[in-house]
Formats: sequence, C-alpha cells, structure tokens
Amino acid sequence: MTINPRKARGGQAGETSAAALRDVGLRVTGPRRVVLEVVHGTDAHPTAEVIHRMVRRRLPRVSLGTVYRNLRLLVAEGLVKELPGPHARFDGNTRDHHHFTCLACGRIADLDAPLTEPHSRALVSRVASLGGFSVSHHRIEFFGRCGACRGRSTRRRPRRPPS
Amino acid sequence: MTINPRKARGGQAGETSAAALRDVGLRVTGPRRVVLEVVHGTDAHPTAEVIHRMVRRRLPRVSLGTVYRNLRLLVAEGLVKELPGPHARFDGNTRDHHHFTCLACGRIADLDAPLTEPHSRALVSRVASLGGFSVSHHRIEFFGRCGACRGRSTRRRPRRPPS
DNA sequence: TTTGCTGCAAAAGTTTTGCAGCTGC
DNA sequence: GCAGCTGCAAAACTTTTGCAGCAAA
Repeated sequence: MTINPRKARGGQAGETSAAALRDVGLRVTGPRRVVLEVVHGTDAHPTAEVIHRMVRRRLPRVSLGTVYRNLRLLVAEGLVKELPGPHARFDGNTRDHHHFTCLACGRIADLDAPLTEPHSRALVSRVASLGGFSVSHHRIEFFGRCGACRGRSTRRRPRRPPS
Repeated sequence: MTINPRKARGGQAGETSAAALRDVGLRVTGPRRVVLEVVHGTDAHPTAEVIHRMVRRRLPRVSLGTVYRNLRLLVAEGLVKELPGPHARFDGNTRDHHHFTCLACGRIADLDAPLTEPHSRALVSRVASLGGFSVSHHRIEFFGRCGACRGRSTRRRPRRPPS
C-alpha cells in the first residue's frame, strides 16, 4: 500500500520505540510502548479501536482509554500522525506525505513526498501569495480506485465508508 | 473569507432552493428548505449544531435530528458538501474548490478552482500514473495564518480547535 | 519517594434511529 | 391517500475523564 517503498517498519522496534519515547520525555511503559510499536508496525492507518485490538494481542489487559490517552500523547509529541475523519485514523509514518484512498476497498495508501513534492510546492506558494496567507502545512487526499480494484468489477465493500 | 469572490449566495434563494430540491426529487418541506438556504447562505462552513441554531431562527420547532437527516440527504444529492473532521462541517459551495484553515482564528476560506487548478491538475495526473490509480477527486487543505491574523501577535483562540 | 500511568467505569459529545403523528404531492 | 417527513426521545458510538491503585525513574 505504499507507493514509494519505505524501509521495513518496526524492524528493531523493541529498543527503538523505547528510545523514541525517552527522547521525547515520556515514560516507557508496557502499554505505551506497544501502542507505538503497533502504529509504527503497520501502514494500514488503523483506527483507535483496531489499535486497541492489536495491542491486546500482546497485552490483554490494556484498556481502550489507555490507548486513546497514549495516542493523544504520541500525536502531541510528533511520534504518530492523525488523519481526520469521523473515526480518526493513526499513521506511524511521520515523514511528509499525502494519501490516496481507494473508494472500492477502503484502503489508504501513503504517497511519499517525492511523488507529490514538485507540484505541491508550487501549489503552496501560489496559494500563499495570492491568498495572502502564511501556509505552515497542507494535506492532500486523493480518492478513486487502486490498481487492484480497477480490474475488479464487483466492488468489495470498504471496511468503513471512506471519508 | 472567499479568495475568488463568488456571486452573492442565497440571493433569490426562496424560489431557487425549492427548485433545487425538486430537481433532485426531494419533497419541499419547510425544514428542508431552510436547512438548504442556511448552508447556501453562508461561507462560514458551519457545523450541524450551528446550522440547527440558524434554522431555528426561522423555524423554531425544527429538531436537531431533522437537521442531521436533511444534511445527509442534501450531501447525498450533491446539493451540499461535507468537510471531514471530528465535527463535520458543511459547505454550500458545491463547485470544485479547496480550503485554507487559519490556525489562529479558526476560519476556513474557500480557494476556488482557478487558484489551484493548474498545479493540482498536474499533481493528479502524476499521482494517477505513477501510483496506478484512477483518481476521481481530491481534496487539498492548507493550514497556516490568514492575512488578518498574520499581523496580530495575540492569537485569538479558534472557535473550535482546527482539524 | 514522587510523579506519572493504568484499568475501570462513568461521562460527555456527536450523530443516528424508532415511533407515532403530520403533510406534501 | 400514501409515501415521505418531522419532533421527540432514546440509543448508539466514539472519545474523554475521574479516581484509586500501581509502577517507572
């Protein structure tokens, strides 16, 4: 689901995630570390509930409230990104990137910066100068059908109605 | 708040909105018509609750449930657009356009197509061809400070935490 | 030891829905 | 008249929060 392939996520996660938490001044607790590892270990842009389910496979007693609290902290510290929507989704890819959502299967693909960079840079400066804004960041979402679903005529329903 | 100025909204709304409803095969009822006129009559991208308040100034007995039901219908029929987020916002501007959100005052400005068109067109075709997608539409949101807030040092808090 | 974190459960906030009655067509 | 709408109230969800105990540093 990634267009510009990235290094394996959550490779040597064990030590890395603890270090990342320490770096930003957060205590390293079991639930917190696993939440971070789960989000960094997938590119499926899971919701809080899905993350909770995945965390529980490793630590069965972790509560949903704790997952939410930690996601908030991780987002605030910049270790995780949040995608807006009726059900928030979380993204362990903290590099600059945008998204493509397949309306047929519901999957969300990361579009890393090199793919969009040249044009979006021009776009931002045009909007800033003509609109009189200072633009700190921007978000681009594309919608349509992914390669796999373009062939398929029977559209498999998205797991959640996209957007 | 509109960059490319548009024709006055909700000018001769009275007849127009009823006609628009009939066009898409919806019954013309008081609540429904007023919901549509309210959303078309502002460019402030109001939430459902705000719309409800505005509708009630004209029809005091309209319930929030009815506002939600009608907004859903109007969105489904393409008479109104919905902006994603924790609190959905609604937009009477159904033309192709994008948005700028001021992080200082929370206001959302419409960026009409001519402003973004040339670059976003190139962006879409690049993403489609390199990613192997068919792109049906896309959404671009810019964040930063608007002209008015750029000068101000004291940042007036957004009415709702943006994004 | 101290401060922060957790589980649990309750609360808060938004959006949806069931139902009986009303109304546009 | 009938299908479709509406108000009202309850329900369904997602997300947040209070609290007492526990654990990282």
